[in-house]
Amino acid sequence: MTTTLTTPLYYVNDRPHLGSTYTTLACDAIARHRRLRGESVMFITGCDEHGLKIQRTAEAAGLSPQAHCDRVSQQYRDLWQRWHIGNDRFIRTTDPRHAAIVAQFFERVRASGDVVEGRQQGWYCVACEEFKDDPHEADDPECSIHRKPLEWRDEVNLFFRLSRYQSAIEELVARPGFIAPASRRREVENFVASGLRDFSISRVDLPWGIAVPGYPGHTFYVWFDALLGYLSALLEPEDPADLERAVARGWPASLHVIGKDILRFHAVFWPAMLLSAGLPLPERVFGHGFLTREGQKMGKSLGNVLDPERLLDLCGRDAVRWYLLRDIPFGDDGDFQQQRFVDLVNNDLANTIGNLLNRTSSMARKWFDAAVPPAGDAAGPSHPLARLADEADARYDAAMQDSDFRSAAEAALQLAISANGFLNDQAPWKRMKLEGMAGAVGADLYAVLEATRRVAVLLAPLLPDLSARMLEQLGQAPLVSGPGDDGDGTPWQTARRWGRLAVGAPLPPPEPVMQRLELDGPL
RNA sequence: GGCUCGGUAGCUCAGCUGGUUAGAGCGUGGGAUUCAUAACCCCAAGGUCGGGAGUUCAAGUCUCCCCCGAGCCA
Repeated sequence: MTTTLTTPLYYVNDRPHLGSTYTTLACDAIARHRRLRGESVMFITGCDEHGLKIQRTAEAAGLSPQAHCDRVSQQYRDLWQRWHIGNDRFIRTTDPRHAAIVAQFFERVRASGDVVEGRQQGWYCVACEEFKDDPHEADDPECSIHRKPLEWRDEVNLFFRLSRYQSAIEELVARPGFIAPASRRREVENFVASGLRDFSISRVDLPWGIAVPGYPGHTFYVWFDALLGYLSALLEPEDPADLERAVARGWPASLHVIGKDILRFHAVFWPAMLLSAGLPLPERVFGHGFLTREGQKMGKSLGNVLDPERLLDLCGRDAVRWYLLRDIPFGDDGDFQQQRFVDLVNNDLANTIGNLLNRTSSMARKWFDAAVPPAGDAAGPSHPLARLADEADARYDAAMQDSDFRSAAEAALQLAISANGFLNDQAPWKRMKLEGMAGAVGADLYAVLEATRRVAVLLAPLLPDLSARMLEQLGQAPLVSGPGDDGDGTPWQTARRWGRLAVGAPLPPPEPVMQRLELDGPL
């Protein structure tokens, strides 16, 4: 049984920005978490490459649409690689197999009687790739989002009979958990309640799109073909372009992670299309919020865009992931504040977690032959830190269940804070000077090393790099995803038991696992 | 204009079905300490809980009105 989760297929209108990076990082954390829990995960991302907007952008750049798409989609691919995103698929809607899947899907929808010809008249925003509701008689209306003039269209298109799915969609939207976070459900409910109208799924005179079989001159509306990328993506490299096959590879998706702006497409239009084609529906659509920067919308006109590439170069994967996942409630809008970013990364990661490992490891090495000290009672489950670690686990699991990265991160962090406190209370550096206390000190250090290891284990989905460095520093083998071989939980789950550190195992010389951020100027 | 969310310490926010002196993190100030990445640990700082009215023995916590901000739909 495969767990399929997806990011949006990013529109290749421009180079990747921080918003798509955020979505993708969040999805990556979910994917990693599920893999560590032993699930077989199919993590899909990719690019949406059709449409008038792309065609025009390419023209403006003096490129063919295909060349433009090749270039931008490659930028996405490269960026995800640099961020160590563990996606299983990268689908492009210009993939030839995708066109075949779209054709097959369309045929099903048509066979259901859900495709009708109709006259589409109205004002169209190319940037949105959407018809607007401005009145016919409007003079030079412009898109309220893009502040660009709308274009008048009057053409005969194919329509999808969305209206037939009114009650089915109402029911779906009302289903608890289908739309997450719940705070966004009302918005969709209102939209559905206002009455679903058929929408056009084809365009005429738009060469840059997938041809509609049997309707010469028509190409598919981008949103119709783009969402189907989630299905095409399921095909294995050697698979034929067959819809049945794709479905068998991992449909339905268990989770679509998207930005809140495209919630409607995923929670209303898409399920209706799937129903029409006789395919099962995704379990959940999670619409996360948007990022602002120092309180302002990021945009070219303001010149305040945070470039993910630059962020990565200057700050590294762990820092950015931590800030985005730990500080912004997933689902809410978030504000990127540089000072806070630096404060949190330095406090949480370098000072609290990194330094905890550093100080403990160096004491153990100094007084216990560069190895894990004898545990004494500390390897038992009733040690205070063992209990705290279990509590952290419980809170962590509950949070991750809900894609609440912030609470999950806090649970891990809290364990590190407790361990630091414990260390200060016990003051091994003092006790070590007393006669006959080596045993007790060893046990204390063992417990703190264990707690630190548990922190690293919990961080694995959120901060895979830092987690790995911590484990290495603790002389532990890297965590492996997937099921265990002893029928006793996955390696990750096993690692979450207290007392796994082997007494006497050598500890490598400590090196800071997390550097403090010192930024000279604005990012 | 309709609907939906917010407006709580300098900043970011917790505060469930109303009930002891309104909490956390960051920042700030002070203390303690030396194992450690000038890190860790402890303590403090008084915010009319947007404004007003009301319900109640009792209201950030419920009702109404107003102001401000965001979003969705017109």
